[in-house]
Amino acid sequence: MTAISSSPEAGPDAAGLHAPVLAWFEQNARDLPWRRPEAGAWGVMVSEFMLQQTPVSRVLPVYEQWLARWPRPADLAAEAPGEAVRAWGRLGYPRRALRLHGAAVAITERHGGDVPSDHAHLLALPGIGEYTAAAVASFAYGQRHAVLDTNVRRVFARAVTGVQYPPNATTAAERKLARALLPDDEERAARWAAASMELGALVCTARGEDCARCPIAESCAWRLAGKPAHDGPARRGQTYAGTDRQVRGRLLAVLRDAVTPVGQAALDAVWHDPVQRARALDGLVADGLVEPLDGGRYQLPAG
DNA sequence: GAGTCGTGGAA
DNA sequence: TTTCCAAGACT
Repeated sequence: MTAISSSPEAGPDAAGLHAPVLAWFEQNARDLPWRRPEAGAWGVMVSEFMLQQTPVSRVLPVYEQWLARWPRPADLAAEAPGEAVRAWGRLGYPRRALRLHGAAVAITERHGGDVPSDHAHLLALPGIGEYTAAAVASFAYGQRHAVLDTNVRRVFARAVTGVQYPPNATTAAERKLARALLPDDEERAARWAAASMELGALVCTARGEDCARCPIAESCAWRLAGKPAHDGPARRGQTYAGTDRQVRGRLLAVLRDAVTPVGQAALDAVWHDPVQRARALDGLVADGLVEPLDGGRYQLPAG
């Protein structure tokens, strides 16, 4: 039990976190293009797809090109999925591009071309999970949702729970805490979601916290406990060199840069091991990221 | 629930 | 140089 729920008389802000974090956000929020009014729900949604496991700095240029080329969901839906994969460039996890295209198609078919505001409808779209559905509903439509991303989870773990890092997988206790901390007022809740996330991204980071700049350092449970080191199992680092992921990345890079279908020889050149190479290519085809043609040639999916 | 799925910059 | 990790989703 936390101090929040142990006080029956207390409201959701028993710890006094809202005011300082919201005031800090007012002064320190980054001016990101998807936060501007002209971005709209589609801009917010595109940014959320791109920001899944990819840093802001790398998303920015691709986001601008994407919105300029496909300003509405129907514009993207009218394109071949392979064009989405190509425009995705080197953001990584290219299945996100395929899913964003699929979401645009679904929005065009099921929602009249407008990004749905209903959480359940958002969740039903490809590539949108619990986090992204809440993020779009909150950031684009000002709704009251617990937006639990890695930044918020880390902030809550430290400020409230008093540990250095949150669990590897999101727990029911974290969801409960996030809901309990959500301001009652809808508009305030939406700003709180963005503010708590920004605090984790700029001040209370995984690399190292900057408590001198933190608006809630005085009440932070982890800091007050003397910043005990994380004790649980170490988060397993992902080795990348030599994996199928690396081979898939190289294969897809060749196809992205090619205007015409690519022959087997060009693909064979990217990796020495023919077994792993074939496995990676089969995986890309199975995922719908690559389309096999007659004569052993390949291209990005035409639709 | 653990594994899989890219990429590149900062420490 | 190596390691870490950045607004997750899906199976």
